[in-house]
Amino acid sequence: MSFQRGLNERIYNLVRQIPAGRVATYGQIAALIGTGARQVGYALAALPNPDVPWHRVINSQGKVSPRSGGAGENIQRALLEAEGIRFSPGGRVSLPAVIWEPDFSQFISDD
DNA sequence: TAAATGACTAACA
DNA sequence: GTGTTAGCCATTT
Repeated sequence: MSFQRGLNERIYNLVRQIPAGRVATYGQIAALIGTGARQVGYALAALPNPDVPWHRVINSQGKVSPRSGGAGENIQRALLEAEGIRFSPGGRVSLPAVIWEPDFSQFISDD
């Protein structure tokens, strides 16, 4: 636990807002926070909180990012399928169909 | 302090 | 469509 909380907190907070049946890309989250895409994956890798739907975060190719061991990848796909996300024969998802668009209303004053 | 690592992305051949 | 190169930035050694 040598990481400071702050950057991670923002990542977790954002990932936590991804609704079931939707996914977000590392780059998307990274862009919203203002950091590198790798940091998103790194933060999720060190995820100490199971309350964060890390499985809803995939890469820009619409596929689950392969990580060390290859395990977990299967878990992530299973979790996504359980939420109603359909995978193509190539193990891909239709990004435009399942991509999550952040709710900007929380940043915009009620006007 | 510097170099290596990593659940990424975009650009190019 | 695939393979390579470079950019990215916090964590780890």
